[in-house]
Amino acid sequence: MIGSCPFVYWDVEVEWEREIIYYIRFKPRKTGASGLVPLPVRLFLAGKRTDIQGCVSDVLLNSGAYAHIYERVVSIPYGETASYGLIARDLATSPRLVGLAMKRNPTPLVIPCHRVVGKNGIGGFSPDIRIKEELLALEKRIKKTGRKDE
DNA sequence: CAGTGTTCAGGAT
DNA sequence: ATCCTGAACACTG
Repeated sequence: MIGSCPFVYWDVEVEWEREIIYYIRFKPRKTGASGLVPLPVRLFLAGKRTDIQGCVSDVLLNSGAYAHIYERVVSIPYGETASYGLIARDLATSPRLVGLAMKRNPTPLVIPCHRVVGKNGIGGFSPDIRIKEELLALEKRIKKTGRKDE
């Protein structure tokens, strides 16, 4: 199945099968059509603290050179962050490879690459750094109050 | 080989 | 304090 729903200035396009999400990408808003994505994604983007990690595809976690990196990133709790360098040290790899793995991440949100930041600075995010800023701000807000506003 | 969503040390302003 | 470099990192196309 494939569908999309809006988030701030973008459309979030999701590709999934049963409970598992295989692909997510952000595109400039065009349609504005909503609702055609799995419920956890809708809730998450609406600012609800939900277990979106349950939708992760296990082939990403079990195969390929980035598997252990993705596995580590999935374990970062809601509202918290870890640096490229910290993750690299944990896994005995290099910070640049962590960055590369994040750039190639097929399922942002599910594998929360927005929670991986630079040691001093936010780091990168494609296609638009503002997406990362919005997501981090959102999680920070919810983490504190448990609600979307205030 | 060049390139990557980094990080660190060293040195100059 | 900030602003350059340059190099090492592990892996990919």
